[in-house]
Amino acid sequence: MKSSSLVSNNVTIFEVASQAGVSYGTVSRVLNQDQHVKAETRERVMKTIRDLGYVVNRQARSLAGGKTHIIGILVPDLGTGYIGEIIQGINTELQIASYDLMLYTTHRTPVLEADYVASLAQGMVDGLLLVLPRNPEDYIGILNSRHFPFVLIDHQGIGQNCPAVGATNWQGAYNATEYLIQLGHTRIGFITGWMDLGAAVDRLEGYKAALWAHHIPFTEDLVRQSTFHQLDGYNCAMDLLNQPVPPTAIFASNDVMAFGAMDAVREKGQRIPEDISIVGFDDIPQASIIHPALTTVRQPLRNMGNVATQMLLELLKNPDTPTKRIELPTGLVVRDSCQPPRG
Amino acid sequence: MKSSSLVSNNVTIFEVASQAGVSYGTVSRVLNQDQHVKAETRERVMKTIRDLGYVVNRQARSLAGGKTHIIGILVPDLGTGYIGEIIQGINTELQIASYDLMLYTTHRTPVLEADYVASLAQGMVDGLLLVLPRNPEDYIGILNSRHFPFVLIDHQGIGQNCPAVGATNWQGAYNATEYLIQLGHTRIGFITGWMDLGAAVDRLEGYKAALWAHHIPFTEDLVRQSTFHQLDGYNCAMDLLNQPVPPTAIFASNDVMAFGAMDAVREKGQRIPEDISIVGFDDIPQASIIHPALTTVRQPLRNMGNVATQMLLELLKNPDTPTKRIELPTGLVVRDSCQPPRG
DNA sequence: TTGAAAGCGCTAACAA
DNA sequence: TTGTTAGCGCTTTCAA
Repeated sequence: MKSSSLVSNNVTIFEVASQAGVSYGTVSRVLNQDQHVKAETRERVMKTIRDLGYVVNRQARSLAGGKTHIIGILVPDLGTGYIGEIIQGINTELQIASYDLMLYTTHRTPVLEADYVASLAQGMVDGLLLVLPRNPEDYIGILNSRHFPFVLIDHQGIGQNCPAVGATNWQGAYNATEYLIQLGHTRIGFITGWMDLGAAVDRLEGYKAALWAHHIPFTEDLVRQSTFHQLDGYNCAMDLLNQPVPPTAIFASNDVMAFGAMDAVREKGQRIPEDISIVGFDDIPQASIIHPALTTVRQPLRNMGNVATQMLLELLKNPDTPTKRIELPTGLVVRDSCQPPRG
Repeated sequence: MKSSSLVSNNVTIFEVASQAGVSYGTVSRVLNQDQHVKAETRERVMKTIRDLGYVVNRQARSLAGGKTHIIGILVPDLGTGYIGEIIQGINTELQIASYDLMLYTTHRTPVLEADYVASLAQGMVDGLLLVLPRNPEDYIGILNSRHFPFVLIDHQGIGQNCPAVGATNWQGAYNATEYLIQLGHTRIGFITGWMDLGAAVDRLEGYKAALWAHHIPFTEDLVRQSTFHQLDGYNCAMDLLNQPVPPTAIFASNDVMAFGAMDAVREKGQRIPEDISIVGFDDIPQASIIHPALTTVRQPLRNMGNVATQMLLELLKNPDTPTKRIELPTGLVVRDSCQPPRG
């Protein structure tokens, strides 16, 4: 028999106690590494636990003790790999701390986000990681007033004073734009993200700032409002390319929109990067796989997951940890989708 | 105030009962849609619940009632989008049935898989969805003997008699190979998956069968054993291409290895599909994004998630449902990575 | 139709 | 160092 821990069903602390000839309080002490147990007794109890294949019932434990050792994570969806990377980062930290992970996809039911949060905060999880929350204002105030621990990931809400980790979106956009300018581009199209998100605003501002710094006039004609989705990226790029004087480069606010833009360029019979340069944002796994490999602004997604989780675990240990927002650095990843403009 | 459900902390069934002027048993009845409550009383209790912002404590409920309304899902990792698709399918069904999802990544701790399963089965979740399990034999027997409900996803274990959903791997590989043959290819390289997995074996067999059916001799020289990873796909493809008489087409057992193969072809200075045709398997989201778009065998990943979840929920409702294995159809998706061989 | 009360399996405070 | 016991918040009999 390889592992005895699965052998029997419904072994409780009572069976263990009677088998080992102790009270069940003592078994509980052994389980919780309480020092006040004679080494010999501990030994005997542990052996019984192994023999019987006892496994604690976490429902009962948390009912009695108040902690579930589960972290809830709310994500909008799992589509692009963007979220997957963040989850990997979270998961790594959680495993180290031996917490479990409860995953909630708000994808299909944005309206229910607040209700999810309600039920989760009600004893289901010890803390919450909110990835790209849609309308955090709906519940953050209440979470705060309950002193329920949570950390926001990748939501640069303006003026909100709560624990959060994000990335230097402004700087990333600035650098990417500057890179295109230094290649010689002056007509640089920009496709925004969903402007409700602070990150999208920051990226646009970084773009504007770089133009300004290099004395290139900003014009709305080169900017298209979009939604972070591939198809919209395609449409916006089409629109940009159909102008009388089209841009020589397009900077999309995320990678999947950049993929959409690439589709548009090809459909117009043009080549990347010979005719049009393309830059994305995020550096999701696909970015390096696609051909030509996409030059993009790297977001430290995995690391954002790590850091956010560490913050949350710290908050769990010490609820009075002062609130902080962490911005992790982005970096330009130069690949094959850009070159100087023709002529 | 938008939602009152988050307003107060720790409202229990007791407060609701005293506020509404009933016993807490009655509140419980209302909560559980018990018919034996006067409409008027029900009304009053429901109003109180709303007013107080009461939310049930699921830990307590499951301790008392035995059900958690949580489904556990074990996945190897979240890297490629492959798993993400399956999870989306699972999640959709779970939301409909209002079950919660507990996600376990066995990625970094394959050894612990059996222990996870132990703790989960011990009251933490009502049922288990095992995606691409590594060594199911370690615990499946025990799960079975405990009558703990579970469904395997995408594991074509040989001779195992347990609930499972998979895809028609043999047929998919057969069709893809036949497609290449009909284009005129006769030297078709094949890169296998991790041969511990039944799916990988089936794909290889499908390939062989198609060759056989078209009177093309099978030779080991054109087959490379691999692991489902991109880098190994690259290496195997390199190896294949470096042969004295290289293949004119390469069929990889999954998409990410096909991506690796594409890298190898390019590194050899050859073009796809002009010089070498490439076929993958899975049809993960990246397959259509990459350039040239990958011709591949579509696995109905999302649908596999749906179906598996439905099976599990059925099993939960009626534990005596006869065990069945479902094979969902694969389909060839023709894109731009193949053409007839040169000359 | 409702109330009362016995657990579910465990933690933690209190006694011994 | 160990035993005893009061809950944790709820479901579910059993009575009324």
